[in-house]
Amino acid sequence: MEIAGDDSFRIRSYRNGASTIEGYPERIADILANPEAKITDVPGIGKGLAVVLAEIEKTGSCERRDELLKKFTPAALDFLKIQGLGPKTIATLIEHFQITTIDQLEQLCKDQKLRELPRMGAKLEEKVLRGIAQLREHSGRFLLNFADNAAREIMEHLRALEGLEQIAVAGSLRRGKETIGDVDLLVTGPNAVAALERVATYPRVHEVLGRGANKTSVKLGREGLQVDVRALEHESFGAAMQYFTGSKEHNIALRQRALRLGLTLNEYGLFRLDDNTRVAGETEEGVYKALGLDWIPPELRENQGEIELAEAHQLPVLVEQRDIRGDLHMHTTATDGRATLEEMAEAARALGYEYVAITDHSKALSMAFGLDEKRVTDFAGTVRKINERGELGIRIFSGLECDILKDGTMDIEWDALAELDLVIASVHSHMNLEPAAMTDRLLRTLECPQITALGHPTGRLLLHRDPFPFDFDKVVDEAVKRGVAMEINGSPERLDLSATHVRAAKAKGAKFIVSTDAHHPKHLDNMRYGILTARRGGLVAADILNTYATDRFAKSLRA
DNA sequence: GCCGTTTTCGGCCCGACTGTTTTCAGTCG
Repeated sequence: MEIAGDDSFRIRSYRNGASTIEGYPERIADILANPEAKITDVPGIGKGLAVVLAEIEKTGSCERRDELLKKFTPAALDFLKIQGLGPKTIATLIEHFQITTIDQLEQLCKDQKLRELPRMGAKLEEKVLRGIAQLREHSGRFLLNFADNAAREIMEHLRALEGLEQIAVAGSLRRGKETIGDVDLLVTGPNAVAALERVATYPRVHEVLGRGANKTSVKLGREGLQVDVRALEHESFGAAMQYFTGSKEHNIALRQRALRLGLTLNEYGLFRLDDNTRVAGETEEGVYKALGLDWIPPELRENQGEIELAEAHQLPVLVEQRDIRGDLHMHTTATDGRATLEEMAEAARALGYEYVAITDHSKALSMAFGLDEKRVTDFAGTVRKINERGELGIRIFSGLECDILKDGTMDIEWDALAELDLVIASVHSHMNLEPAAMTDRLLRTLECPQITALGHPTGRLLLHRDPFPFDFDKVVDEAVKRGVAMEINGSPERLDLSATHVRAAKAKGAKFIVSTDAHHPKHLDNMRYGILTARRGGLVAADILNTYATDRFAKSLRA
């Protein structure tokens, strides 16, 4: 609709509606099917979208969408993913050159044809070429939560089958990697082979790539995420879990170790080289134990020193989700969140948290109606009253996600920040500074004594935008010196810091917060991805401020 | 296309940057 030049307010209505539905607790199909319920009672859904929703429910698409895809080629949606290329330019390009693929667009840029059109020039051609390269580099991979949800969906489908003992996730999804290429599921039990049949019948399977005696491969949904399901003997389950969880580097190191011990390791078990007798394989623990190792958490299996630690019985006791006592980064309807402070607090309480910090945006994010000094001060006062009355059943910390301006100064005066319990400082603009300038900017930010943590410190958006470059070591050193924590932002689009950065920062003595950046109560569940990232980075509970009990945490803020 | 005690029309979020121009359209967040 943007490419077609539709009314921008109508487009916004569609966006709002989509976003509402995405976070809506009930299934839209159920509401439509229920004669007692009215779909237009869902906020943001009026007469027009009600019709569209009914159409989608019935046919899987709607007329307007089909028309647009016909007129502008389905590839137009891919063009929109190219950074720096927006709907207007795309419309012009399609109109003038009748392009229908990214390859054709690339050729146009290489042939310097874009500059023939008004307001387009060499810079744009270069930008588009860069954007295409980046898109290609990331294509074929999926966000962790997307793969996670797909795996849950398929496992649910398989659970209906009788005679299955285990249905388990292996592969990079089990290791909690930030992006996933394909999903590996392992199935055991007397009826395991039937699971290979059943997965191919799942409605959202678009294509069956292969179906053999041990394995079925399918492509799931329009996005084409590949899911491999393997049927295994009970006695091989542990070995298969080990083998298919990887990483490749970890497995190579393990197999080398096995050989040194006169053993051979494969996906069926651990066997003695001389007489082929089975030493282990039913459980993963058994495999590791027979290799003289403690069981290694999947998140650490990258051959980055974890095998040596396991041998010396010195593996860290990695942080677990139940160690987390509160979520420290979330937004409400005061800015761009979808729920009120009370709703977010209640959702956090329901998760068993002891405390929660509300951190709306600051005024530089005007599109989000960010808070100015007055609203910050008022908010801090409101939270003090809420806590005095204790009515929400959970301790609220007043916070702010304060924008870091281009020169590194804070978007909000220090006096106002001092009214708050905690401040997360984040970069949301000017991400293309030279590395030295970005480093100076962040160092200047750290001079502000009110800052609790640096929010999503590298600014990356997975599959979409690379981290902005700066001297990470220098900034972490300064943060450690000033007692500023680094955020592990658990939003699956970010996972920022990355596990690698976490590891590096921990080595420098950094403290962390793990938070969700939730804009909706259900986003609080993304803590799980933040924790996976923390674990991949080797963190223990003591490294993370929001594992502290309320009083200790509150004290750490004043220190 | 949605919404509403300012209610059935008229408003709906906006500043900054880039690259192209010579005053501004397009993109981003």
